[in-house]
Formats: sequence, structure tokens, C-alpha cells
Amino acid sequence: MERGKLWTVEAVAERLGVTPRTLHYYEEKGLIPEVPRTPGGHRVYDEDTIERIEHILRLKEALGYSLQEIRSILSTEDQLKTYRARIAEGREPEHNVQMLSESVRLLEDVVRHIDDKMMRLAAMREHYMDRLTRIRARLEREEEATKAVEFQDQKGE
Amino acid sequence: MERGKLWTVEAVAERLGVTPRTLHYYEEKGLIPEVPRTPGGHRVYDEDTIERIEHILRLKEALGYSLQEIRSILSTEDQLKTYRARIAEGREPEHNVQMLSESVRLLEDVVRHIDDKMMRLAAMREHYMDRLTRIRARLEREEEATKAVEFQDQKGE
DNA sequence: TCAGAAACTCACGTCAACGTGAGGTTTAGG
DNA sequence: CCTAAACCTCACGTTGACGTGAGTTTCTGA
Repeated sequence: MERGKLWTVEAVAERLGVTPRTLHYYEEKGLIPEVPRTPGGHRVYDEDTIERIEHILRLKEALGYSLQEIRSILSTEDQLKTYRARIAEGREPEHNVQMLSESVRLLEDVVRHIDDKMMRLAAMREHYMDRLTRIRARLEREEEATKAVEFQDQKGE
Repeated sequence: MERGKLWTVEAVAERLGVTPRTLHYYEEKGLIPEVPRTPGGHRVYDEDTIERIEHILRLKEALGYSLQEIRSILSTEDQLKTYRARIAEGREPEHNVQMLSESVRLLEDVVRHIDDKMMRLAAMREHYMDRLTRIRARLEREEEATKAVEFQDQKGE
């Protein structure tokens, strides 16, 4: 996993299964910071940015968040990073507790959202599994019946 | 649960947390069969139709299916019902196995889709939980530190 | 019976999340 | 050094899933 490798739009797009337009769009909408350019103006993506985009796509596809919501989630995550940095630097230590509490609240929110979604999914899975089991049983009986008929046919030849 | 109770659009809309327009739209797009009318042309919903709409909303909100995909899922479910009916009637018994196998395939597909989604969610949940635990621990330490400082302050008064 | 609430049918509006050229510039390989 | 492929920036187009009146008709309860 060559560290420091750089990517073109098309390469990133192919790797992530999206189009270059989507990458431009995310940048345009502020979901990712302005991507560095070559002297000629071509975008150059590094691994960190790509991971951020992967994160966005997961939030979008797995959780069904809108880009609006994703931007808000990401911005709070960025906030958390800033907090961590400031805390690490030891500046404004009187606000550490407040900042950390805020972080906890935000993360708990996301987890709650995920849990909610998982419960709905579990319920639906159960629903479909019930039907599946019933039909499988039924199928097995039918196959037995078919075999029996074939046996009869053979006897009749 | 009064069986046979009938509902107006507005009542259904309120019960399901959508607008009348949405109900009209689903009918327009063939997601639900044409709803029966009063002599004057007002729609009258029965419990079966409402359950179908609830099902649609679950597929949409929990699984993130598009209405297109939902229509295809529902149409295969309807197909399954036709199969069941025909099997129950004992007509064309030579196709039972084939129809049942098809049903199994369709249901397995939906379940696979659900499983896939749940796994992604589980992964994301873990990711966020990790961060949450770390921050909570950090917060606890900070709170201890704050209390210690307060204690110092009291001594200093 | 009759007024006001609720429904109906167009049909155009909207918003997010990109798609799609057009027209011009940069880059990489031979 | 040169050309084809890749990239750039507008800026308008598209699609899905409804929203939003306008104008008219139907329903319901006092």
C-alpha cells in the first residue's frame, strides 16, 4: 500500500465505482476540501482524501443519508479532530470536558441512527425468512411427490 | 381491529405519515392497484391496500429501495401469490416445483440484499462505537482532572 | 338543504444528485 | 515535438419523488 501515492480523477472514480463528475460535485458542495492541483490545474488525490470519499459513499449507500446530512456529520467529525488537536496541545483545557461531551453526543446520535436502521432491517429479514422457510418446505414436499410419480412411470413402462 | 373498515385518503395519509399526494402517486405509478371509489369518485382504502402501502414505505425507508425496485419486488411477490393460488387449486401441478423454485430464488435475493445491508451497517456501527468508547474514556479522565482542580481551588480559598 | 370541509383532476414547480455536451487546455508516450 | 487521451470549466439537461396551486365536485352534519 504505497504511501503517498497520488491519483487522477479517473483513477479514483474507477476505484470507487463512481464518475469523475461525482468527485467534482462533492468538492463543489464542500464535502471534501479543495483537491490540490498540478501546475496545469489537474486534480491530484491523495489517500486521505480518497478515504474520506469512501466514507461519504458508505454513509450514502449503506445508511441512506443525503449529502446534506453527510456534510453535517463530516463537519462534526472534523470538529472532533480539531478538538482532539487542541486538547493534545493542551490549549484551553477548561473546555475539554465540554468539547468531549459534545463529541459523545454527536457520536451517540449516529450510532442510534444505525441501530434504528438495523432493527428495521432485522424485522424485514425475519418477515422474508419466514416466507422463505415455508416455501422451501413446500418445495421439498413437491419434489418428493414428483419423484414418486416418476417411480410410478418407470414401473408402468 | 374492525375488519372491513374503510378509509379516506386523508385518514390513510395521516395514519402512515405521508401526504395524500404520495398515495395518489403510488397508485399512478402502479405500486398499488387502482383504489375503489365512491359513486362520486372519492377513493376508499381497505386494510389490505393500507398494509401494502406500509410495506412499500418500509422497503423505501428501511432498505432504501427506489420505487422502481419496489415495484419489481412487489410484482414478484404478487407473482408468488398467483403461484400459491394456482397450486392450491391443483391446476398445472407439473409446474409446482418450477414455480416454487422461482419463488425461493426471489426471496433469497431479497434476503441477501438485506444481509448485505446489515453487514455494512454493522461495520459502520463498530467504527463509530470504537471512537465513542475512546472518547468516553477520555471524557471520564478529564472529569476526574476537573474535580481535582476544583478541590485544589477550594483549598486555596 | 346547504355551507364548509374534504376530494378530485390536471399540470406546472421543485430539489437533490448528478449527466451531458461544448469548447478549450494539459499531460504522457513515442 | 507532437498528438491523442485525459482534464478543465461553464452551464444547461435529466430523473425521481413528490409539492403546490387552480378550478371544480362531492360529502357530511347541523
